[in-house]
Amino acid sequence: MSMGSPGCEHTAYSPLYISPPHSDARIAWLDEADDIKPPRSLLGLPELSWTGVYLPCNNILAMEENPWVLRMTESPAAPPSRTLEVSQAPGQTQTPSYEMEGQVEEHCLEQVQTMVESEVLKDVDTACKLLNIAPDPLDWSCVHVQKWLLWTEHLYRLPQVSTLFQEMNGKDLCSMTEAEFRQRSLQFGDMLYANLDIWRSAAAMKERCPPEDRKSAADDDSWSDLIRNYPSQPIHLWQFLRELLLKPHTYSRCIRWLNKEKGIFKIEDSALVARLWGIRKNRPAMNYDKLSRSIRQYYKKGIIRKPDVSRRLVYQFVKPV
DNA sequence: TATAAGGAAGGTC
DNA sequence: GACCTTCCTTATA
Repeated sequence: MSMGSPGCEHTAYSPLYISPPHSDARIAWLDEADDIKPPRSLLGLPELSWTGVYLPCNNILAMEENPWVLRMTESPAAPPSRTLEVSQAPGQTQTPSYEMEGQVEEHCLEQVQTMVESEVLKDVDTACKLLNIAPDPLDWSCVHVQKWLLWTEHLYRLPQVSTLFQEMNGKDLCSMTEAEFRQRSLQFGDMLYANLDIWRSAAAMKERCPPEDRKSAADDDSWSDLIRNYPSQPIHLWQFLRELLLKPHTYSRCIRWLNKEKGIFKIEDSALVARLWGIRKNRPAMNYDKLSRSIRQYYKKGIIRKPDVSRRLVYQFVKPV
């Protein structure tokens, strides 16, 4: 892939990779479809041989929404044989020639790359919004570095690694080599280095591509527009909750819609939602008791209320999406 | 024990 | 003043 910074290859720990073809793509998909999760390599587990492109931003496989990727992977694992061309009679149309197949494959790979890059940018954008940090790690303060580390811990279910990088700003972090990351954390140094590399690559991509050229699905969302149009405003709790709800592939384990049309949602993991809110607001002591108090403040303001049939951890936006 | 509801005081912007 | 954050008491499942 061309998106890595010079000299920084995406290792097996990178959340971005294309796995080797599975003997049966459909079976491979079914193997994983019921339990969507970060790459096993990121969790220190052996690779499974499912076919597809993992998009860490949404915890999805590319083929889920892009059937053409599935078509591409359904071709035999072995490269096309040249014997077909040789055995054809002179003057006969070669359909398709090895060269043409190669071009098609190359085109498909380009499409995959473009799609993955787009998803990575969306992922970074979301994280930046939620954490209130700059996309470029070089611009991060010590506090931003800690936020990013806490975020990465949460995203990949790591043990506490943020304490290993205290008093470091973004420049310090970026100046570290992969070996230095491993020195700080033997088990997860590679992963953190690879993830940081992705952020740096994303920042480089952002510089190359003006934001107006990068339209995403979230651009159609009025709530995202609301937040994007007022970047200097501190994010409100209801906006934060909405952002989590709008990323169900990533956050459905901690918060999800029960009835999106009516704006009814359930907090599945109160401690985790509170922790995420605490990271976002830089309030390490945040807990669900305090977060729920803030939610209750919305009752009077008519932003959030309890549904008609009150249930524990279930709330309702007064104005649905 | 965890959650729900709301009062009160204080901090930050 | 708006919007939380923190602490508290009381009630409920």
